[in-house]
Amino acid sequence: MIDIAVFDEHKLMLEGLVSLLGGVSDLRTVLICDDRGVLVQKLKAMQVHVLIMNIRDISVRNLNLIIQLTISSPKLKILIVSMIDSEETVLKTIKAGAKGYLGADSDRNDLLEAIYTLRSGHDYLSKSITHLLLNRYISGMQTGESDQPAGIGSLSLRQVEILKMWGESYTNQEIAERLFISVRTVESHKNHIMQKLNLKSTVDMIKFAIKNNIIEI
Amino acid sequence: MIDIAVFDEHKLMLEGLVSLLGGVSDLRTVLICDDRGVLVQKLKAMQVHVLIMNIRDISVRNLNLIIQLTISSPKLKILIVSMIDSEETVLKTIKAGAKGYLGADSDRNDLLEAIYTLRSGHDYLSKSITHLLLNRYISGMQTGESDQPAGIGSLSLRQVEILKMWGESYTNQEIAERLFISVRTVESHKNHIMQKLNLKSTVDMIKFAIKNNIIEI
DNA sequence: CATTCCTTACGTGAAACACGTAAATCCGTT
DNA sequence: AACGGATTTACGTGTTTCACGTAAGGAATG
Repeated sequence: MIDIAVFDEHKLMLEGLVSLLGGVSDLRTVLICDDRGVLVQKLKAMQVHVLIMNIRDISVRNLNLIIQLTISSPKLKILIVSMIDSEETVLKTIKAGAKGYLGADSDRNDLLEAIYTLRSGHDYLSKSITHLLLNRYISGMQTGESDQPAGIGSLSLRQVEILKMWGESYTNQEIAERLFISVRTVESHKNHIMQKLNLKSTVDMIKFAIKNNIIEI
Repeated sequence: MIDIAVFDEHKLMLEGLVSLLGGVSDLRTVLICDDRGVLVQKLKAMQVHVLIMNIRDISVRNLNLIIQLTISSPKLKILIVSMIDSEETVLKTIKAGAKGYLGADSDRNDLLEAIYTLRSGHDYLSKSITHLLLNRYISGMQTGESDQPAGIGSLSLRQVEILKMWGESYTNQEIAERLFISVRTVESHKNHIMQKLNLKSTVDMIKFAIKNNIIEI
């Protein structure tokens, strides 16, 4: 018997996911949750084998949640379910502590397979993801470089975090206070971002952030 | 008996949605689809009462799909399911032809209710959405203003000109040179723009410029 | 003719930017 | 275990931009 927790901020999708798990004899859905805070609290207090977590983006929010869960519930296997089939997303979630990733074209069978695989102690990546990583790896070796001029992938988590806050109209001072770092450090981060992305002005930086869904308009 | 089509580009979520519809006696899921092109083709050829369409953003792609379906299948009622609870998103999808909108906190009951409501010829907006729109409307009426905070119309030609150049990453110095005015004047213009539009930061000013098609991203 | 808005411009102090330097730390590779 | 590279932190210095106020000449409008 495998104990499952399911998390999704979108209630309907959450119910849909849970519904997909119904009728499987050796799976038991013990936690259904659409609130991040509640999720962490509940998981701390109970023994769950696999957490199915649906995410829509790789915001710092989401990555932090994964990291937090990895720390607070070390035995828990986190299975990410996401529409996003990008190398970057997969790597970042895995790095944050997730043990499995189901991409856009995964179906119910893949979901079940992933659950069993995770339960048995192994990692699981869906076929499309495996292909993606392989292709990138191969083409990466051939060309030596990726095709993007310089993307969000080249930014570190911290850099994205600063960019996001700044894009939400926080001043350097406010960012510094919230992150408990010096204003100069915030400036440094922004400088590094500009260098990496080869941007000439802050205006370009905002445009970049919007293009890459780091901030909303 | 109501004939339902379900569309979602994310296969797992698609299966989840379909699963939520199972076991309801007077609903018949006649089309399950995760491909936009196939969706349009199939719907043209068959009689479906309600299409449940899950979207993750209000990209032009998605809006166009709604518009296309509205034209090619006029009898079809489109029910949007989305995580996004913003006035803008709702209005745009409705404008595009959707007849219903289920926001983030809708559950299976709301989904069923929405289907029946649409089938009976009425529109359906989830409670959170209705509240959102009402509140906006009320607060708009109280202030004596329309829903727009302050539009591009309130800016003078010169002000738009400066905003445009600045949004294209020109520095104040460059703008001054090109317009044969002092840097201080450029600053003045920007100050006046911020005052008029009641913006707190330059970041907001860029967002405004993008929203109002003064600059491109 | 008074009023209002537009355009121009300055003063001043605070904030942000540009560019360099640098130390501690983490991470992957050898 | 050691090396090289990226990350995060931070400062120095000089320039630019921001925030807020003031202001004068001109066009438009009632």
